[in-house]
Amino acid sequence: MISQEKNPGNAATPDVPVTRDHVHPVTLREVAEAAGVSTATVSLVINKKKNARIADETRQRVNDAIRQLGYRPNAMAKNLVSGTSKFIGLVADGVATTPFAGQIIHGAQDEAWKHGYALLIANTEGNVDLEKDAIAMMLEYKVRGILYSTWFHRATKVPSTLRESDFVLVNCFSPDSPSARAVVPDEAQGGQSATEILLRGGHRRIAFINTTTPAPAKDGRLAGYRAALDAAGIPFDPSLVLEAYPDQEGGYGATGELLQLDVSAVYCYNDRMAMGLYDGLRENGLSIPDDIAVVGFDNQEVIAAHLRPPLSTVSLPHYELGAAGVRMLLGIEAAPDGAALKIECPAVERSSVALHSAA
Amino acid sequence: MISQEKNPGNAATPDVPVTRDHVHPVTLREVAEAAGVSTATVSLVINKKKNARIADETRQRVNDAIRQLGYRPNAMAKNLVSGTSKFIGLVADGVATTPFAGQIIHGAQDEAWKHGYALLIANTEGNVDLEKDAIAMMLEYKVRGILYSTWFHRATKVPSTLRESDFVLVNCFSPDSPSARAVVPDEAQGGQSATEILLRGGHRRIAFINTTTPAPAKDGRLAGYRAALDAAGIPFDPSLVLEAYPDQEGGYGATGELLQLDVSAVYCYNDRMAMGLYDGLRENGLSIPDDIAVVGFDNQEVIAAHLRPPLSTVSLPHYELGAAGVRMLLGIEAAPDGAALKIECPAVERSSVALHSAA
DNA sequence: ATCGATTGATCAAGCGTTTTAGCAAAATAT
DNA sequence: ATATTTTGCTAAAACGCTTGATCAATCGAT
Repeated sequence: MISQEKNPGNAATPDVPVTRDHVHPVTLREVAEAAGVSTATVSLVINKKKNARIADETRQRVNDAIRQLGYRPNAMAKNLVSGTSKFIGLVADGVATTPFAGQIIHGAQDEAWKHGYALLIANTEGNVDLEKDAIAMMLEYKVRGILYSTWFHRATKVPSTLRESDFVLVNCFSPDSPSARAVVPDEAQGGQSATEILLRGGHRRIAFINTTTPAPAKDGRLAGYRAALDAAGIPFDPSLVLEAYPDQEGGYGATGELLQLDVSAVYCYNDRMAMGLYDGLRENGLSIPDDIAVVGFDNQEVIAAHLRPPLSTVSLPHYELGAAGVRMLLGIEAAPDGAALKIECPAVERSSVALHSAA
Repeated sequence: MISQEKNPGNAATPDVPVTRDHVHPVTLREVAEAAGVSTATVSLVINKKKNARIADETRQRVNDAIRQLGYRPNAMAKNLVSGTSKFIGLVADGVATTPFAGQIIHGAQDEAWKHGYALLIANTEGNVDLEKDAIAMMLEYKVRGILYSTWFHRATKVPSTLRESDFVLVNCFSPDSPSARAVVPDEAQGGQSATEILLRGGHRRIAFINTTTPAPAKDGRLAGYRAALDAAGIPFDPSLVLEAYPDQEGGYGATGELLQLDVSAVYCYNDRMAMGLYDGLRENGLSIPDDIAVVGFDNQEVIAAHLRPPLSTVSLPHYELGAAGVRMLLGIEAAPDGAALKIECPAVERSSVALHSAA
């Protein structure tokens, strides 16, 4: 292989700054000595202080020394003197439990990064002791603030230690402390969007399979469904809303009842239910979207995008939730009304809905 | 509600340590003053130094002051003096891209935590500049070491800055620098376990739908398949291994070719392919597991556990990968042979395989 | 030549801890 | 009573960096 020829010369003395493993890290003072200046000077050129007067020649010499020695500033020392760290904490109750959490992390990461902050994360999997320790740790690192996030949209109790820091609730809210800042998905708008996909497909008689589990999503998504019907001038028919456990089995199990309803379209509480429903419908010889149109909710990629046919659904904006959380924390963005900030759930249309012209 | 009665007394003066928002954090010195001792003393009682001689009465006084003031040690200052931080960095190329990454984070988190370390994570989504910045950031925080992880098992180039720190590759390996420590899933063992599920089900003529994409997994899973057949005394028949793109569509598309093979069982390169294959098989009126048994690979929960019937598969040990990575980094665990440490892919049996007695 | 500005760089204090050496008082031994 | 040990605590240096105050040298203008 050619690549074996790649690194000619003496492997023991690379030309990269040496920084051998595990020697004491290079410090400011060493750079200063190497450049023949004071540490103050080095500090000034590193931070490119605008009103510092440094000769170009000196600046050059310092930069050379830095490169030569492979100097890396010690962020800890920096933070110590500045009094304020560049950390944002993120405590999550379920990074592992759900494919979604990653997106919250990702969004928070990107946004934090953008403002020069690093993310300190802790996954508690719902363990209260762990959570306390995690928050304590963050507090000790003097984080700028903490994002407290849950893996599904729900009410939560704000742990008391959390109040020792700035914080914002992400994907959750606290009925007990209405003053706590929070950012949540706009379930109602999402439900409305989901229903509108069907409405745009010409459907008038639309079932909604809601969840049996109480949650803000349950109420919100139903409210959205009703709002959409309302806006379309279709009277709400309670008999068209069923309930099932929000997973594949639930969706599958609801098939029978659904078929009694004589609807041309159905909006499922989530994608997993829709996935189960696909199976049920297929077993009954029904084809999607021609015999019946289906939309889901959550946009759980592995499912929605790859079902046959691909499922139209509504996206839970986890990335945005994380990003907006950071912005709120930093005071860049705020909820207009002092309540929770609601993030849009955008519709993503695929092919599980087709035009329904016949009555 | 009863809970409204919960917090009696004057809400403006809670009895919790006050630590009002955004005042200057309480420092050691303040505690010392409050307790009427020196900072040295406070430090000694906080860290419970074994050979420090402190009167019980004093100790008490200090602890009271700490509680009273709501003191939190400043981890930054601590690290500064100790010279070594309690951070472990985790750079991932795809927290968002995959539901798996969360597990690596989770495993690393738990293990790091166990040893008193906090996780500093950075998600690069494959962006090289971001990656360099992320590593630089970690270096500046003087992390104990860095876990460099990829979202699917593959060869990777070790970024040069990574060498400035201790590091271990997680879910990847570097052909260029064989000395780099690495921890990867044991694909061959996994492939063998997958095949053995089928073998145990009495199947002798087993197809393997491999991926078309080159990867360690492609070779490893095939090798495992062959090893299992070998061990069972079944000659390897190359015509029984097909190839398809490793997603639902690929699996669905492979149905036709598969049906020519006259096999009683099929082992798919991954769960997504199996999911597609389910659709294909069903369209052909075949039932799983009676007409044909199926196993997948990856144990992608949302899919495997909820397909109908639930899919037998083999688990990609992401949690363990993260945890083992941390252990390797800390020198607690090492690969026996100096090569990459291989983590077992455990079989998880569900109901997509049934006993096959007929020939 | 003389004086005030300007330029280039340094001094030193301070950020919040830990830790070693040391000191005074109390306890024990002689 | 004196010498020795033990006990309880503190002073102060150090960790790596930033920053306002200073200072010496050079420059421009009179």
